[in-house]
Amino acid sequence: MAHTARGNFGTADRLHSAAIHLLRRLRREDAATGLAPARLSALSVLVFGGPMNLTSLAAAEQVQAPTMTKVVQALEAEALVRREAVAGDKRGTRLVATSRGRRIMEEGRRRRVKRLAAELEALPAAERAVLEKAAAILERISAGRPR
Amino acid sequence: MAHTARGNFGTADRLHSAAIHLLRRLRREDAATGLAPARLSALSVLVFGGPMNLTSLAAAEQVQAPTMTKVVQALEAEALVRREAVAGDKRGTRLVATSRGRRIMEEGRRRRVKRLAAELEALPAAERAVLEKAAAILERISAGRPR
DNA sequence: TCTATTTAGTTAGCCTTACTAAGTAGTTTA
DNA sequence: TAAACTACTTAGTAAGGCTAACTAAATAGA
Repeated sequence: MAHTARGNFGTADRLHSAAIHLLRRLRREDAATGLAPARLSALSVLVFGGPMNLTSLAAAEQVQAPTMTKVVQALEAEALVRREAVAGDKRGTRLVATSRGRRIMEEGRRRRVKRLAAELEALPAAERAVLEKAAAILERISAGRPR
Repeated sequence: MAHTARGNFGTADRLHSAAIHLLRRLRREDAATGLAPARLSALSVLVFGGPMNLTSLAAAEQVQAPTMTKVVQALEAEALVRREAVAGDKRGTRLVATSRGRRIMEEGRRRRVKRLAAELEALPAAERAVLEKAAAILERISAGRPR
């Protein structure tokens, strides 16, 4: 029991470090998008999560609404996002990635993924299989604890 | 061959998403440290990577030296980091986490890890074992491609 | 119905964190 | 010993975070 708990802490700790180091490395590919980090991240939520209002986008990004107002204004100015009226509620806006926004986002993601894929290429098949399974498990956990 | 490459892209993509979602969730624990993100991150490098000079710390954090100057000044003002002279080179400083800095950092990491460990608790042992192996593989890749 | 509350978003003002350019001071090299 | 390089700081700007306070619209309640 104590043993199990200790084991989980060790695994959690290593997983935590591994995720930090992995993303820190891949993040360097983002400079090529020409977009600042917060804008890139917000855009990715719109591209991969679909259109949503400003409040939801702020929640997804774990920032306050005024912060997201500015980020969205910048994305609009670059024609990466547009606003649409919400039928039946004149307060809200529906934020939609433009085709230009989707293209830039997808190219950015491709760069990150390409780099990681190249790293995986060097691994034995059995290890790649372990990583594949791990990704599936982690996504299942995340899906169960949204936000 | 085409198949292998495609498989790696898929795995890379899922791993990438999994890491993003995992860290996004855990990051929320950091508010409890009372430290701004850049400061917390720089401090963690000093605590877990040991004393180093400002240039190395900036490189580890992927920022320019002037950025790190300000972060370190803030950490010094809060008595989380202190500077020591470098023997034989009067230009450099050796940055060392204070005991207060170490304590705050370790508590913060404990909070993150505790949360993740609790999530792992719900998994079957076989899945925890997969995650453990995955963490080890990823850390090995990172170690081979430092920074 | 009409008033009160809640919800969606913006504006204003502040701090933090990033950058580049340019400077100081110390060290190394030709 | 002059030139080049290294370590770091200062100055100025932009981006991205916050809270407080606001407008406007929708909803709930008396």
